Amino acid sequence: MIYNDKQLQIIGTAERLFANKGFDGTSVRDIADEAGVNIAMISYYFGSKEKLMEALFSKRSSDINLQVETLLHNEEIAPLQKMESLVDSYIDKVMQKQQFFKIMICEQVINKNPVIISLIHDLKKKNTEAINKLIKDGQQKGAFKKNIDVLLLINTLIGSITQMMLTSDYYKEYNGLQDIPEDQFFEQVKEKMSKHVKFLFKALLTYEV
Amino acid sequence: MIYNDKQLQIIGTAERLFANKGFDGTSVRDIADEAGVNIAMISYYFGSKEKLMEALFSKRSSDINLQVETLLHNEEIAPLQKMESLVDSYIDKVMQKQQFFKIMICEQVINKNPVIISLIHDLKKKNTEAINKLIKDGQQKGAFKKNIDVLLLINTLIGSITQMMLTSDYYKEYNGLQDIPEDQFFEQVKEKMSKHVKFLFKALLTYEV
Amino acid sequence: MIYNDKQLQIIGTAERLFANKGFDGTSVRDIADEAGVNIAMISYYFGSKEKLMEALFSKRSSDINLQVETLLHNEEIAPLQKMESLVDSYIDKVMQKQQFFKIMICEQVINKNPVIISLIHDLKKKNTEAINKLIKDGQQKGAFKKNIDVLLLINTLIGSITQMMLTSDYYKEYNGLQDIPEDQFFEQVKEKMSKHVKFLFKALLTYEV
Amino acid sequence: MIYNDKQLQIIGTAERLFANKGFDGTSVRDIADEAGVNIAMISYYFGSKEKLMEALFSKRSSDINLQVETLLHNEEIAPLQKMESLVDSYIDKVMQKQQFFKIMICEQVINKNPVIISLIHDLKKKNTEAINKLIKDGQQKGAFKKNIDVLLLINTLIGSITQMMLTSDYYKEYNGLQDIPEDQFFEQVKEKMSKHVKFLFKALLTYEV
DNA sequence: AATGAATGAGAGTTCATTCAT
DNA sequence: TATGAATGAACTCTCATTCAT
Repeated sequence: MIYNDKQLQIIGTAERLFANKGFDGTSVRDIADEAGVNIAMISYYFGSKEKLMEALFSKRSSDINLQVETLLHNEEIAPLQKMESLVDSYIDKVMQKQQFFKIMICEQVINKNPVIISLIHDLKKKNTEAINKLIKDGQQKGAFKKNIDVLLLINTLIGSITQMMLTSDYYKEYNGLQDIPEDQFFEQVKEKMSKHVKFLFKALLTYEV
Repeated sequence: MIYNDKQLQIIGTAERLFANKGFDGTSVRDIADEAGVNIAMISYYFGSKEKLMEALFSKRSSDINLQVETLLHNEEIAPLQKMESLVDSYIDKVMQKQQFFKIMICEQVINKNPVIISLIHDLKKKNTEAINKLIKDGQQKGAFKKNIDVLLLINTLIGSITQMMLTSDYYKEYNGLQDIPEDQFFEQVKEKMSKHVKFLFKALLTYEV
Repeated sequence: MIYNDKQLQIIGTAERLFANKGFDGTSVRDIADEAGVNIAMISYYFGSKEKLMEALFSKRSSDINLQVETLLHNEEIAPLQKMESLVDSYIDKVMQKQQFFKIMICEQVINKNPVIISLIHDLKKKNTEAINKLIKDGQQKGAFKKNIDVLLLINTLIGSITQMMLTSDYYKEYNGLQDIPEDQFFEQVKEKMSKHVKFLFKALLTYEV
Repeated sequence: MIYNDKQLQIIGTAERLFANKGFDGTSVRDIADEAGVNIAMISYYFGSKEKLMEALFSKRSSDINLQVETLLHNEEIAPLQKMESLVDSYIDKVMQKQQFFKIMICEQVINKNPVIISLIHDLKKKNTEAINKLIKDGQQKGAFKKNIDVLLLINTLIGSITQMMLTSDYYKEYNGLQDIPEDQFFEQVKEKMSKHVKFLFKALLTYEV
């Protein structure tokens, strides 16, 4: 699906508003006003508010295809390093696309729109498969232990990152970082999260119970 | 604050609907209908839809005071065991009060109502302090390593559990558990999560990098 | 009709609120709250909000029976002086019972409640008759001219006073009296109005065209 | 501000209903129904019921700019005649726009909406200034006495006319005019009022006390 | 292709009143 | 006698969507 400039502008505005006010808390008037387009354009271009959400979701989902392929076939990189590289990739993705992930979280909770549910399901499936390949690869090479529950691994990965995202205000306050610039804070958090999750992954992938 | 039966019924219904359809996706008419009360009762008892949310949040928050005190002062229990006991307690809490936690997640994303924000903040503060005590205690006794980031620890704890909650449908499908009874599934998940998080905690608390 | 203390309190509060916010702009809850009584008491004591208005109107109307009788039969007082005395009496009445007159003005405009309309009608009739007597008396004694239109006379009397009441804020500002105490302002206005209306009455009653 | 036909229709209907039932006694449904438009149109066109009132008030206010200018600069007309011409102009205005004046009276009593208050204030200011010019002119030419209180003059003018408006039913009954056609009654009242107020003005402007 | 005008449906809230106690 | 609890009805306003142009 290819969108013109106005459609992309609408999608971008909708993403921001859905992320900050929720789907039901955002009116098409809000979106139209902030996007600087006529109200009727949303229905005209996307059919309905709901279909706009689906378009936005579909678009952003397709942007999040992990570049796991190159990693997988590069035999020179050690399995754990591959996985660590993947972890950084995830952290980057979530931090860069916070708004989309916020929307995704709420949609998972509310669980109403079957199209969205299906898209999320596909996303999860791809993630699971990609990481499963890495795990299998590592296990074959003897770098990873047996009996790794990939879903628990992913849960901890995604859960830790999104939880940080949800509690960043509290994190800032607790660490006295209220006044540092946002981008600087981002870098700091990413650094911390990276070390933290890599440590967890190393444990989950290599330490025997 | 003490509520009568009808108020509790309204709160309970509101909790379920807010969790499943979101705050803005739930109308007071929905709540009134499902609770079997007159629509005017919501304003009559709580003042407004927003204040009903606050009442519900306030009530459930006060219910989630962790019984960490008894753990803390029992000198016979080893620090790691104390922490593991706490982990189980958290998992129980979240699994039992899934609806409330779903609401809390969305409220953190949307971040609109200052009263709710404040209540969530308080909840986090209490959690942080309680776990910090346990960590300090364990460090003094030499059971835990130095340089433990308590917020990252909690993020991983809460994040892993809530992520499991959000993805339980996918988890079921992936593990072919679609057809087992809900309570049985719960037990299985709790068991898994317990082992998983305890393993993570042991690593975070005791393994040097 | 005799009212107990609580009923009188309700009537007093209702009068103030009806005067300041209008009948339809005042809720029975407002009245009950400000009067410090239970909401149900208004219906209980008066039957309805409308009947409360009628009770209030009826009560205040009966309070406004002019003491014209003594004037009429005092043969020692000259007709013009009698009339001037009556003018002062009216000015006093209106200024003292401003709230009631405000209500009466609005009720005349809205013209909805037949009971109120009837009470206002009676009030006007009594006024007309009383002043007519004075006029006839003055004419018989040769003090007043013939062909006096009593209704125009009364209109100018009442109209001038109530108009002053309605525009007192503007009058204050125009004359730089914003900061003087309210009672002092009242006295000043009454003095001015008295002279002004007496002058008009003298003209209307004695000057030939 | 320019309004289209539907907006003017709404304003016209609102004026009639506000005048007859008061602002709070008129629902937007009433207005929409009687104007034959969809209920949502009121908010759509004017923003809110309150803003509709302001629009109506603003529109009618701007219509009431007295044509005093031509009078002022015509040196051939004697001051008293100028003033009498102005009196007739006022009487015409109020009688023609009775509904608006009824609304204005109630708004002055209730005194709630600051926009309306401000518009009324402006109207009064313009009136005062216009009449003040005429008075000064007449005084310079020796036609009017000194020490004329312009506000009392206006109060009596406006007060007498509006009072007549409020009591026209009683006036009809008293004079046995219940059955004559409305327009004929209007003419009769205007004629009477004109003579009456001109007489008052002549006294106020020329007779020494 | 694009949009201003318009609308039925439904939102949250307040209303005057009733009723069991 | 007096009232807290409760309610159906009505309130104003916003909603997503449609339609003629």
